[in-house]
Parts: sequence; structure tokens; C-alpha cells
Amino acid sequence: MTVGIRDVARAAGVSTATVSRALGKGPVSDALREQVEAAVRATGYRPNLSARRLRSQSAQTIGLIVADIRNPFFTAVSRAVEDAAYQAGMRLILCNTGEDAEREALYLRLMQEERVTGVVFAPTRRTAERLRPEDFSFPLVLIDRTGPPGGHDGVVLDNVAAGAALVDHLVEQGYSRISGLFGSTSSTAEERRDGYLAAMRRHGLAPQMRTVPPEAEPAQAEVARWLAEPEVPEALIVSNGLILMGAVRAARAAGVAWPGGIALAGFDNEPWTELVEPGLTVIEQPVAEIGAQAIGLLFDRLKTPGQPVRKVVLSGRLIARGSTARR
Amino acid sequence: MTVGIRDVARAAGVSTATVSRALGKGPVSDALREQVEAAVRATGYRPNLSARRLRSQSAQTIGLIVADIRNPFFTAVSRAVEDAAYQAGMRLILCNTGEDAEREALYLRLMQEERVTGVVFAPTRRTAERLRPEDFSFPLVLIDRTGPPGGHDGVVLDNVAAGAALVDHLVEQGYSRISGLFGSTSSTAEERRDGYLAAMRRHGLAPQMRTVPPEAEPAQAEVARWLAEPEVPEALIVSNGLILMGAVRAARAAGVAWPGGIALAGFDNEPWTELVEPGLTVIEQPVAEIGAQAIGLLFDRLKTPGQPVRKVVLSGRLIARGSTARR
DNA sequence: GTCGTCTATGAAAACGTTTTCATTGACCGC
DNA sequence: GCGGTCAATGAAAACGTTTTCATAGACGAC
Repeated sequence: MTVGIRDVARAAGVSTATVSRALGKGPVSDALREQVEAAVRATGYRPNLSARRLRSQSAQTIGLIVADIRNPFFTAVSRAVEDAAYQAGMRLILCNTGEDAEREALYLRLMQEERVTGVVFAPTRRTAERLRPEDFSFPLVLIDRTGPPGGHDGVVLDNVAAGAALVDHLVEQGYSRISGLFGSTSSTAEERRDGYLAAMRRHGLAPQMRTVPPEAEPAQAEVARWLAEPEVPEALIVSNGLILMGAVRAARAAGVAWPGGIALAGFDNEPWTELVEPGLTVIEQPVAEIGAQAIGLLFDRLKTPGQPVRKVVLSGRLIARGSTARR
Repeated sequence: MTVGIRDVARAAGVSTATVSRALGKGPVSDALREQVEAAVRATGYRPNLSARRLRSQSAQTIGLIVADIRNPFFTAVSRAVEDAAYQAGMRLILCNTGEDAEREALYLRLMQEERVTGVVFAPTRRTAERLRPEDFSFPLVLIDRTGPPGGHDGVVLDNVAAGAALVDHLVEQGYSRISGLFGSTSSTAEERRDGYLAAMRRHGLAPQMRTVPPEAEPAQAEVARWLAEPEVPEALIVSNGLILMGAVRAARAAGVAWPGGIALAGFDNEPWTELVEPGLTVIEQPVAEIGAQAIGLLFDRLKTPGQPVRKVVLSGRLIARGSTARR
């Protein structure tokens, strides 16, 4: 039989109200608090969180919905969000959508049913467009991906600048036939593409772009096809870490070797990008900062709901390695 | 104002009991079910999961407690567990302990308070030893790490065999001065070490081992120190993917090059182990199978609680790559 | 000494569901 | 036609807490 607060109350010779107050922060005399704590130890009482949430109407829980936890970018951000949440005494529910709009809707509905305190969400472009604040009874903070302006608070990388920075770097290193391979589902990939495009125009170069589902396998297949065509680019910019991995595999399979092979640059400074020869040039994202800022925005909004919508834009950092060595 | 089941009932002109039955699988006439569904749509009703769990005494939730979600082994297992759980209509709570016994205790307590249906857990050795079934009101399935025999159901790799297989492989490739670097917190690392030891003895070779916290940085530091000593091993076997990464970094930093450098072999067939030259020899774990089996054991125990304790032992697969090329 | 204010405590209501129990009416076998 | 079984439904209890409201006593001001 499970032991409830009434069992503790009986054991301590007090009312359930007093037990509740002693365990929380209500006003209780030291003597009784002592008795209650002893009774809790004696009975092995564990509060029932469902009952507590139901009565107090506060879940002390935040939801985190990301595309794919296997993407190290999201793994890292999750850790930061988790740390910040637990610091604040909140629990975390983590969900993977696999970039699938249906599952996104499913999980958002779940969050409503859990009556969560707030949600941090990396939506696909399609979902981001239809996200209306009035549909949610909790604050929603978008990360990595952005919605229509003025909708929700958000934390994003300065993707346009980052995309342009990669082009500038490659031009500086002596490349001119620079192509781009971008993810098809997120606004983030679009912005990186916009940065790429703008920089290419600025340098008077002809852009050449393709689009692919943002995962390793499709990217590998696409790059393999590309490398088999007559006109192979001198350099390739890709829009995330998984696509970068696919590109490296395809290049390896096609026998491309460095130095002298096709130049490669991408996003996310994952550990392996340094280890794979000759080292991959990437834009490093401030992952911990992104997670921390997201929680910060969430708590701010809980405190002052009427506040104007804020978007925090963080800068990436270019890490140049051998894969973009001077031509 | 939040809309509850009584609002729906009023809108549909029925009792709350009928609404509950219509939404669940109770016996309701088609006409009323129709009315209720219309009322739900009209009111935008979303059930309150806390209330539902409280009354029905069933959380439909399973907990997953792992050491570190950044370890790709756990990332992969988590995905498998999550898929299986959602398939069965259960939600998942994911927790990171960072190999810290205190946080393990904290999260186990949390699981009690959430009144979860069951828990899948990768404990540190220290916690595994004190894990007593009678302390938990839900089934607990251990993965990757094992507890004292007969305590809890579990799914593990055949670590002894895997450790030995790496030694056999290296001997076959012509190595004899084979050292081992093992994680300090898990029973898994111990078993791999036992396999290493047994195989070394069987081959009449002198074992040489060190121990390190199972993360990349400490491993890198230890290997760097090791490489600076007068007696450098010909080959190094390490006990998990993070340690392997540390070892590779240290070797790179020390200017070790392949072929001819120190041979390296480890665990976990992560994507980058193939990409980093000359390819790393590893034991691949059946990660999806591990997750699926864990959920399977959990559900079996829920169905027949009295059942004897089962331990599923899965075999790893040796993937030979350039890092252990013939000497 | 009386009144008012404050603090600690207990009794009971409330949170939003599901489930039990009772009721109604329909249908069936005789 | 009558008792009996069955299905659908509603009223109300129950789940385990927190919170509101009331009460009793202690204390201070006058």
C-alpha cells in the first residue's frame, strides 16, 4: 500500500495541513516540523507529484522540443537547458520530432496536457509559420529556428552573417567556384543560404546551390551524385553538422584527398571535425549560451507576461582548419 | 480560464462520466460519442494529465536514467528506448546523472514521486551495488551496467568476450606489448578489463593497465602523460567511445602518425571512428537492440511480476580498421 | 480587564479527472 | 405479461495533495 500525507499526519499526530506546511515553506513551529520530519522518515513517505501539480496548478516543468537529439548541436543545447532548468528547481521533458510537422503538433498538444510552465522549441519552418501565441497557455521560446517576427521570444545565431563569413573566408583563401548545400526544413538553413547568396553577389561570383533533408545519409548521396558530374565545385559550404558528415563521407568514398581536394566548410564545431584530416573549417555556435539564454527569456516572460517580444541574436565564430587551406 | 471536462459535458448536454467514457474506451452510444467529440472541438478541451494520472493511478510514463546523453552510445540507446516507449503509448522522462551517485539517488527519488510505470537505468558501479528491488515500487531494468546477480532485470553487452576479442585481434595482427585504459566508474569497464586480462594471460603476455574517469578530457591527459614516458606501449585498448576520443587527441598532439604509430582499439562504432584516419578499430554495440530489449524486459515484468530475474547478454561485433593494421 | 492583532493549527474545500454504484429502459425467454 | 439480464447513462465518490477558512490562544496597547 502506498503511504500518503494522511499516514504521515497520523504518525506525527498532526493534521495533513501541517504536514504540507512543514514540507513546504508554511509557518510551522520548530517542534512540529521536527515531528513531521521524523514521521516522514519513519513512513518512507514520498509526495505524489501528480496530486501536487493538480492542486497547486503549477507543474514546475519545462518542455524541450528539438528535431533530433542525435544532432550534437541539439545534444549540447539540451544539456545547457537541462542544467538551467534544474538549477531553477524545474524538471525537463525532452521530445524528438525528427523534423516531422505532425509530431511537432503532437508534442505541443502533449505540453498543453501536461500544463507545463513553458516550452523551448526548435520548430521546422512549416510549423514556425503557423505558430500563434494565442494558441498556447504557456510561454514558448524558439531556438535555432525563428518564426514570423513578433510572434515568440527566440534565440538564434546570426545565420546570415555566418553564411557570409564562410564565403568571405573561402574567397580570401583563393576559391571562386563556391557551391552551397543547405537543409530543406528549417528557416536557419534558409538564412545561411541567404548569407551565402549575398556574399557571393558581393564578390561578383556565381552562386550554385542545392537543397537536401538535413541528415547525413541524404547529404552523402547528394554530394556523391554531385561529385560524379562533369562540373565539380572547388569548394562546398554546407548548413549543418550532419550534412557536413555526409559530405565528408561522400568525398572520402570518391577518393578526394587533401590538400588539393574540394574545400569543405560547415557549421557546428563538433569534436570529430578537428580529428578528421585535414581538420574541417566550421562556424562554432555558442551552444551553452543559446540554452541559457532560452531559459532566461522564458523566465523573464513568466515574470512579466506583457513584455514586448524579444529575439536574441548570437554571433558564431569561424574556426579555420585544413579543409579550406589556401588554394 | 481553462476548460475542463465539466465544460465539455455541459456543452454536449451529458454528464462528465459520459465525456470521460467517450474519450476513453468506455461503452457510449454512437450518437453521444459524436456529440461529445463535437463539444470537445467546440470548446478546445485538453485533458489535464495530472488529474488523469492521479485518479487512474497510472502514469503511462517510463523513466530513462543515463550517465551522459552526450555519449553517443547513450544517445543511440535513448532513441531506441524512446521509440519503443511511444510505440506503446508511453511518455519518456530522460535524466542525466553525469556518473554522479548523488544525482542518481535524486533521480530515482524523482521517479518514485512521479509514480512512473517503470525505469530503465544505467547505474554507476557504486549505485548498482546498493540497488535493492524492494526499495522500488516500479520495475527497474538495468542497461549497459549490471548490478549484483539476481537483483534486477538487465541488458548488457558480453563485455568480457568483447575485451578479449580486442586482445585476440591485436595479437593476431602481430602486437604483444598491449596496454589497457579503462573507465573507473562502471561495472562495464571492469568486465572489459577482465576480458582483457584473461586474454593477455591466455596469450602469455604481460598486462599493463590504467584507470581514468570515462570522459574525453581526463583520458586525453592520461594518454598524453603515458606517451611521454620512456616505455610506450605498442597498442592501446580503451573501454568506451569518449576515452577513445581522448586517446586519439593525445596521439595526434604527440605527433603519432599511422601506419606505424601506436595501435588503437576501443568501443562504440560512432560515425567519426570511420572518418578519422586511418579508421579506428572498435567493438560495435547493438544499440537499437539494447534499447528495445530493455523495454521488452520492462513490459514483461509488468505483465508477470513474479517472474524470475532475467539478464539478456548481447554480443558485440569487431570492426577492424586501419588503427590496428598488421605490425 | 478588555479589545484587537497576530501566529500556529486543524477542518474541510478544491483541483480535474476516472471509476463505482445505482438507475433506467430495452430486450429476451418463458 | 412478467421476471431477469443487459447496455447506456448519471450522480457521486475517490485519487493525494495544497489552500482557504475558521478557531484558539498568546501577546500588546490602552
